[in-house]
Amino acid sequence: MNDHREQIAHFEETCRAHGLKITHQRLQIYHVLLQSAEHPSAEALYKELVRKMPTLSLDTVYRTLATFEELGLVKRVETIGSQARFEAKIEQHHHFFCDGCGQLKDFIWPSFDAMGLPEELQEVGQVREKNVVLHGLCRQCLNSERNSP
Amino acid sequence: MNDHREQIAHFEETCRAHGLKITHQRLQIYHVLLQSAEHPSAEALYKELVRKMPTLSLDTVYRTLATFEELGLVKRVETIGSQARFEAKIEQHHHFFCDGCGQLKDFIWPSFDAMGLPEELQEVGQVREKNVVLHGLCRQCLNSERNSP
DNA sequence: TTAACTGCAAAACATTTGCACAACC
DNA sequence: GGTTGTGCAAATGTTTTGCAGTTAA
Repeated sequence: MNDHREQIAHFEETCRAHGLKITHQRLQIYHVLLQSAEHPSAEALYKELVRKMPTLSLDTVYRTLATFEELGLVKRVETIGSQARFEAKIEQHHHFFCDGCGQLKDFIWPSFDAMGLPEELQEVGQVREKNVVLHGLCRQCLNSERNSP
Repeated sequence: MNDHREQIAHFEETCRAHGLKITHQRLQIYHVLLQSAEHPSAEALYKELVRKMPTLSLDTVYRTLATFEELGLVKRVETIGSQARFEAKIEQHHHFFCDGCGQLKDFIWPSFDAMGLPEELQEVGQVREKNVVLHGLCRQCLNSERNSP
């Protein structure tokens, strides 16, 4: 049970600081992103939200996500899929991607975070972010594979 | 000077094993992917190849890449961009992504490869691949930023 | 010869943009 | 009140597909 009060406050402050209006749509989109562990696509967010806000349009979701990304309120997740996916999480974490169902799960790995990078990278450039991406099969997909091979 | 003779042989063998024809288009597309360090998109490959093969079509490039991916001859690279990018490399390696110019560089990190994963992941599922993705600015972008801030 | 492949054109899918009305400050 | 945001519709960009002629085996 996490109500994300702090993040909502930070969101409102960030909007004000940039002269952006705190609209119902923006609040709701940010709210769903905070609640969700699913790293939803723009379309998934739209489908979720349009049930409560029937006049919402998909392009508003796209525009809002682009705005949030610029403000650093959400991040676009690296994927090999055709649809972009987003998350509102701020803490350092990593991703496990299930190749069976497309599910994306977060995990933390403090001992990796503490590791230094290989020296050869100094020549390549300056690193701002360092993340691990795992691919494999989640529990559910492993089970259904066993049942119907 | 690497002529990738072995990989070409493996490519031809894989095609034969699956009853696929070794066409000029497939050979050339695979060849450019082997040579390239740029992780090109379908469009980039097309632009490169159409100069020597004026009748080549973009959809053939897409179809060929999809086929190669199924055969495990090429991999789709994880990105946040709108175009998919591909690589033919087989050895274990990782990616540095320049947020300035979109360039993608490979690097190796044997001590990371040797590391075990956090235990909590056993519950999540079975891991097949484990990669690091770095984001930052490459040398060139750092320099041009310094010159025109 | 014959099954597989390519190029063309058109469709499908994901995302962005121009404009007029609506909502926030 | 004035600026910013939204919804609509249409445009753009990326990838996929159906079909008929072409090519490798």
